[in-house]
Amino acid sequence: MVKRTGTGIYYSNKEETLAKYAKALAHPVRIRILQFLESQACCFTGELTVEIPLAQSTISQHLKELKDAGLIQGDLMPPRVKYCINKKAWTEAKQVFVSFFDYSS
Amino acid sequence: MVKRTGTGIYYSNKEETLAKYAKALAHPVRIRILQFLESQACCFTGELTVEIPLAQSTISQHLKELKDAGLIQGDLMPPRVKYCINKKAWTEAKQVFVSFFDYSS
DNA sequence: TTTATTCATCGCAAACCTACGATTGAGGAC
DNA sequence: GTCCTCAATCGTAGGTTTGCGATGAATAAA
Repeated sequence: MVKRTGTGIYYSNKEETLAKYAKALAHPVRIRILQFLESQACCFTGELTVEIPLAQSTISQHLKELKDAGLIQGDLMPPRVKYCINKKAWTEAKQVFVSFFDYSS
Repeated sequence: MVKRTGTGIYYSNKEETLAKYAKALAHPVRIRILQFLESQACCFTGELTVEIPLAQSTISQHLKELKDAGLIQGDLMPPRVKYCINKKAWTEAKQVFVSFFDYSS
C-alpha cells in the first residue's frame, strides 16, 4: 500500500509511519515532554509549563504535535487536561524504529 | 553534561543526540536513502538519482543532512562519491531510540 | 451571574526546510 | 593544456516550524 506527497514520490506505509514518529521526536522539547510522561505515567499541561521554561502556548503546540503523531492522548478533566502516553502507538513506534535499524548487523 | 539552543533551555547529550537522529529520519526521502544503503552496503550518488525521482541537487542535500547527522559517510572515488552507512553511528542511534522507548512497559 | 482557572487556538515574526535549475570544482581521459 | 563526468554548492521560491502574546472556550467556584 502506498501514499504520496507533493513530489510524485510514493512511499510505503512503513516509510510514512517511521517519518511521522521521527518528526515527532525531532525536537528536544518534545523529547523532554515524552520523558516526563514516561516518568509520571500522566501529567497535566500545567505541570509541563512549570517544568519547561516556555510559553504555555508553545507547550500546548508541542503537545498537539505529539497528539497528532498519536504518541500521546489527552483526557479532559476540566478545567485541566491530563496527558498520557498512548501505549499502543508507543509500542508501534518502538517496533518501527527497531525494525528499521535491524539490518545485517 | 548539557548544551543549549536559542531558548534558554538546556538539554542533555542524550536528548540532543536523540533529536539529531530523529531529525535525520524525519523525511521519507532520507528514510528511502538509508533503506537503499542498508540493502546495498554502499552506493554512489548517481544510483540514488536513478532510484529516486528528485533533482540531483535535492538528493545531494539530503545526503548532506544524513552525513551531518553522522548516519552515513562519503568516500571520494573520483569522479564519484561512494556513500555507506556509518555503522558506529547507526548502532548508537539504534541504542538511543531503544533506550528511549524502553521504559516500564 | 460573575469571576477565576486551565488550556487551546489565533495571528504574527523569524528561522528553518525542501525543492529546483544553474553554477562550480575536482579528477580522469585525451 | 582542453574536455567530460560526477557531485557539491549557490541562489531562490515557497512551505513549514517554532516561538510569543493575546484571545477564546469550557468549566468550577463564589
